[in-house]
Amino acid sequence: MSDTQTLHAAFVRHVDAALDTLTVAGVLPAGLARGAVSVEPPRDPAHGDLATNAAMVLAKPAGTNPRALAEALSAELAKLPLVEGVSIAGPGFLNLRLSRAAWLAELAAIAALGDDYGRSSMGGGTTVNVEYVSANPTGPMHMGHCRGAVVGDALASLLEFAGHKVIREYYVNDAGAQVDVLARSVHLRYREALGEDVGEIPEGLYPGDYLMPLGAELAAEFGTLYTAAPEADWLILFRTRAVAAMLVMIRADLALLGIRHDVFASEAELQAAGKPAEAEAWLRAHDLVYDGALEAPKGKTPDDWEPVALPLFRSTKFGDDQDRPIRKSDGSWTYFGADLAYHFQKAQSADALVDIWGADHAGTVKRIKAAVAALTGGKTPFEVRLVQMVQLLRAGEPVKMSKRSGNFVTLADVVSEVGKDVVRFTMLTRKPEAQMDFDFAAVVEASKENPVFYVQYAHARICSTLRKGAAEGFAPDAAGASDLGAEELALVAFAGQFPRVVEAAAAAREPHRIAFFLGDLAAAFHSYWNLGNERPEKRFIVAQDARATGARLFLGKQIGQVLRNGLALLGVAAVEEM
RNA sequence: GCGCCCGUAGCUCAGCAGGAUAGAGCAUCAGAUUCCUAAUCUGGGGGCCGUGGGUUCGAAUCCCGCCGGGCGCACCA
Repeated sequence: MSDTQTLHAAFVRHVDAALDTLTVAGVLPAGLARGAVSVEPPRDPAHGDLATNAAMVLAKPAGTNPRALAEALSAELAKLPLVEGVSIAGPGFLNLRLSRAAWLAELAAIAALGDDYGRSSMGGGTTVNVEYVSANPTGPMHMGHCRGAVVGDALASLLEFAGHKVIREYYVNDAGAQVDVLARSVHLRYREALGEDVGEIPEGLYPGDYLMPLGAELAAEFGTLYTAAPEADWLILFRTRAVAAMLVMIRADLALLGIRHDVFASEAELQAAGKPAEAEAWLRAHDLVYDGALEAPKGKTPDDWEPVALPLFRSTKFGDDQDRPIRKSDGSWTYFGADLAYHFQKAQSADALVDIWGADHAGTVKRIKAAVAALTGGKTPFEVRLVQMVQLLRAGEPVKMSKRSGNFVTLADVVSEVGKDVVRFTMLTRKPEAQMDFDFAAVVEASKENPVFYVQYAHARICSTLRKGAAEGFAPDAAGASDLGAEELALVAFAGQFPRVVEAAAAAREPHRIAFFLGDLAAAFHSYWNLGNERPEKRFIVAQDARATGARLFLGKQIGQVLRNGLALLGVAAVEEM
């Protein structure tokens, strides 16, 4: 990265420096927290190009009134070279009007930074482990997994762009009862492949056809060796092979969405390495695990409930409703018992942890946060981002999905139907904590209307214009940029918000903000483009004016660059032709 | 019963760590293509921001109650 500075970064520093000056001058007391100070464009462009609320948020803690502080601050900011005017508005907003040079500098910054335009050092190079998907390795990915997968992947890219090192991780739950069920289901398919009539798949096993190829493979490899053998002889073998096969499938499904993980962490390996036992010993030594009786479940108490002594983690000390067992009465680890050790392990190689979970696991957030806080001494920030359920509809009718019944819409089906970009963009155009409906039929039918194409079209249009320009002998050229008019500079100003949006989205862990920004930027571009309909002198290519044409193409190229950078964060293709 | 999430235009949703007159797409109505891709643009109509209180210079945004919807409340994963 060069040391080219964006307008956003520059003005954040300028306001900060002006506040320093006022502090030295005694207008402001020392040590004032500035976290609430914002520097951003006002909603109404008539108010100016940039606004800061500094005077309003600092007046109270400084023991002065907003207007007086605004006066003092405005005198400082008025000295800046790119500032043409400062006005105080409303209760104490400071509105800055910037010179043309400011926007021309931003345009040059986009060109200079290229793919790095918008990249931020906000993260300070700290490592964030983002765990997402982590679907049980018992079958192909279905649409229920899709949203978390896309949101997690986009968030990981966003955090990377915002200056973090990112580890993309998938936790493979290959140690629970569900993988034994998987092994038994495969065993049945294995016998079937050897000619046995297995009839209906019994209740409680996975019925999906997707296990048949593995059954056939095992049949070819082992013949009848395990057909009548006791389960103990083949369970581990079949389980290992089945999990491996499912992971191959899952990776292929994720690849369809352009998703890849750096680490696939195995729960079974974690247990084999004794990590949960280590964690238990440590927790016991710190009186955070004790042997106690588990309370009856709240709400519905089962008839056969009887209290048993289990090793319990004191999650109530951290705000949970009850203490949680880390091992079952047979001594094996509960999901939670292994999971806390897993999170402790992740914390060894990262400065912060982010988990993307489905909302159906919301009830377990408190205990795992409690465990991480305890095991890391509160030193490793850990957040769980819940992604709400996607209600799958087909022509308005809810589709009941259950992997157990084999009735589910696979991710692969949807991707092949509407395409990766539509799926990703759709999942990223609402905030993750809001429920969403995904009507399969409607999305297929309306895929041509999908907003993703609006953004992609803007990019393609720019590429097409550059191609056309090249064909007529015009190349993007910054030389004439200083002649660009108000409309062009307004477009630059809009695109110039990208760095600020990236930082805000990363800080809030909300990749959907990038999607909305791109929609708005594309709209600004399309709108500008259409100026050329009525005003031919506003077209990108004006044959008789090489200087203006070069400048416009330069402008277009940079807008395209910003669109491309944003789409890259979302994992959506920036197509050059449509 | 308890916990978490959501409630903004007819529909689907934004609203940027409280900020200036609440926005977009779809739908609807009226317009714009001898012109670089109309997969586009311009304009109109459409809102007690679920509801009642509170906090303050200022609330769709923060806090509390209520109503409505979703998810969860295991030694499951």
